[in-house]
Amino acid sequence: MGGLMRRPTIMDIAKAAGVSKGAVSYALNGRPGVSEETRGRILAIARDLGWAPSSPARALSPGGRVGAIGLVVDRPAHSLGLEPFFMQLVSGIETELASSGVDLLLQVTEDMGAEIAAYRRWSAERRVDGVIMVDLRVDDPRVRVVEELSLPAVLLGGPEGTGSLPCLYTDDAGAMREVVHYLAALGHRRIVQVAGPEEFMHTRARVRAFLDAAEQAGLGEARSVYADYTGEAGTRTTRRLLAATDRPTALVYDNDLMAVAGLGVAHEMGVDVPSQLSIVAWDDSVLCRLVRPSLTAIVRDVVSYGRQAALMLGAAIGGGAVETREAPRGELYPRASTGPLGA
Amino acid sequence: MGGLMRRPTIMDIAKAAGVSKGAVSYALNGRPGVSEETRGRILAIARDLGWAPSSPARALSPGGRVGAIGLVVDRPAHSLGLEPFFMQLVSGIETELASSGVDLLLQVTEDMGAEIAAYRRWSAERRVDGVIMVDLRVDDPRVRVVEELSLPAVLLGGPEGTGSLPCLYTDDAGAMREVVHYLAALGHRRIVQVAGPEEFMHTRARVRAFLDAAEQAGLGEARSVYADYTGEAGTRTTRRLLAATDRPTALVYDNDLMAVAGLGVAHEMGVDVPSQLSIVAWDDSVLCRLVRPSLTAIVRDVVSYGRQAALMLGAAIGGGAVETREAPRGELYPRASTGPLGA
DNA sequence: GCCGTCTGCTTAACCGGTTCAGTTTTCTGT
DNA sequence: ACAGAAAACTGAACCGGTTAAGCAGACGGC
Repeated sequence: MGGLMRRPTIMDIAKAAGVSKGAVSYALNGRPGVSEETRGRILAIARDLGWAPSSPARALSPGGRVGAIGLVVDRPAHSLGLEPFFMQLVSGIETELASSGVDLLLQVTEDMGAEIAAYRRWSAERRVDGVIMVDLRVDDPRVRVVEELSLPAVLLGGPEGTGSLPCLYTDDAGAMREVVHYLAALGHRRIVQVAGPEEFMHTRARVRAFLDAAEQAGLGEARSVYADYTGEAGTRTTRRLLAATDRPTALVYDNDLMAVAGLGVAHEMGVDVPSQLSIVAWDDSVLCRLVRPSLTAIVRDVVSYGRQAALMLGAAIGGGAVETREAPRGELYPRASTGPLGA
Repeated sequence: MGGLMRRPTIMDIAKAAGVSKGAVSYALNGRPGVSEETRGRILAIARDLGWAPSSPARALSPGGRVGAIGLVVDRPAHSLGLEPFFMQLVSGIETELASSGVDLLLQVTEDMGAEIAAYRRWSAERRVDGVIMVDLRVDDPRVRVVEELSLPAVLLGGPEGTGSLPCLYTDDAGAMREVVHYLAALGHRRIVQVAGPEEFMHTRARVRAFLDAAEQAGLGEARSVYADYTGEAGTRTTRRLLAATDRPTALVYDNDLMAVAGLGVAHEMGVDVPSQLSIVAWDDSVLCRLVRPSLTAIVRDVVSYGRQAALMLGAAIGGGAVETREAPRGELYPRASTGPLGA
């Protein structure tokens, strides 16, 4: 119990076992070059001493990994807390990382310049082995940057505009078609999508699918308006839409936060949900289940999505060629916020 | 342009400048030992080469820092997304870290055993220089562990039961008294607190303050019931409370998530808010502002709270003696969910 | 003219691992 | 019993920084 223990090194193990540093290294890494008997002895000593490899030392060796990956979330801090998507994603990423002892570096930035600076710094300072990037944009400059840095990366989004990077994408168009058909079947004719920021690829995909599906269903007046995912934008946009003379009878929101805000506005303006207005939220969350009426939503398994992404990034870091994959698309979960008009 | 560049090292700079490694190190770290002229030349070369210090190499040096701190969030993944508190905290921590180039490692765990294992691993593998711990518990085993590991740490909570660790705390009792007086002044006599998990220190403090303040205000029937911060618990508890013959006329929830769930239940049971029931949420969030009626809440500047914690941890890592500090307490923001009975 | 000090730099050790090139030991075959 | 190969292990270099110790030359004092 005497004094504060220096953390044990392989040299301590080597001395205790009466062998050289090299032998200990071979033993601990399960590599040939040491007899099974010696290996057993070394492992036992390492366990007794409570040894764990020093991550910096490992990383320093030629070809060494730092054992960490990075995730930058580029959203205004105040709107962030509300998006369960990210925390679930993080949680999914970590369940995958846990088995391999890899850590996650999280950074929250206010703009894409800062996000790119983070990648540059992480790469230059050798702080991560790779990164997961979300919210793929049109002509996304981040793609160029990580390619130039030759920083292993996996993109969430696509599958277009991803350069040489592997990506994990979902069929947002398919899910959106399901939503539109569902609303058309309920008898809605004037439907509007409150979309995310126009520069996001997934916004584009959803908008295109929304308008196409609406046209095919004969819903001539369908249109999309862009917003920025914040509650304020949801409030403002909804107020404007509902104040129009020919107000829509159904609204499809690109995130849960705006949908909840929209529900609040409808309530405030005396528009009953769902008898006078149907509401659909894109990503589901506890939030959608908690508010009254509960919100019909597109449900995705975000946790597996994150896990899958981490798995792909691990492969990319390992040096393998990783191919783009499609994750299961979201499905529509009808709840209390949608229904036929006047019901 | 030719081929992929190896990342530059101080050796490359030394060669280009015609000096030794050591001189370069002195120059780059602003230490004496080189002439101002040489220093300038070395800095210029470093800039041209796009040099950045290798974090693992730095950490390996005797007395070297790894330049990262850790935060473990120990909450079930599905309930997590909804608590803006954590993302705001992270955001605050990072604004402070950004200036010193320190990174944040985030881990989400499902139980405290895993949380403790994370601290042990981080310390053993030298992955962090220190940690910030949240949700201080009664007889918190984590305190012992980080003390034993001599891992620099800052606690959010307390100020009791923190052992030798510095902590950053808020006067929850004061804020709670404000809530009770406010409700009493509105004429409420039967009030109930839907508290967080009993094992949390801040739950204890709030419950004690709630009951004491209620008694002083002559609200004999006040009581607290424990819940676990999830929406489900909020729903279940509220349903039970409102079904009683002498149902409470005001409810104080320990987080925003349960408060929103409670609001939904009231709506469902035909209990009007605020004319028949007043609702107060502890931590404010976009959520409280979005739902209808908007929720009266205790507002704290969580971002500064995180920044302050990061600052203290930086000092602790630097070796200084850091003393426990009090952060500004939360304040009551009345909104639409509270009012006099029958109004 | 000589000693001492200060400046500006170099040399080399060190941090804790990995790995390659040898060297010694053990095993195998005939 | 002995050569040759394979297995077990050692020693040293290396990764990219930091830092203590050493050393050459300039400068000042007396």
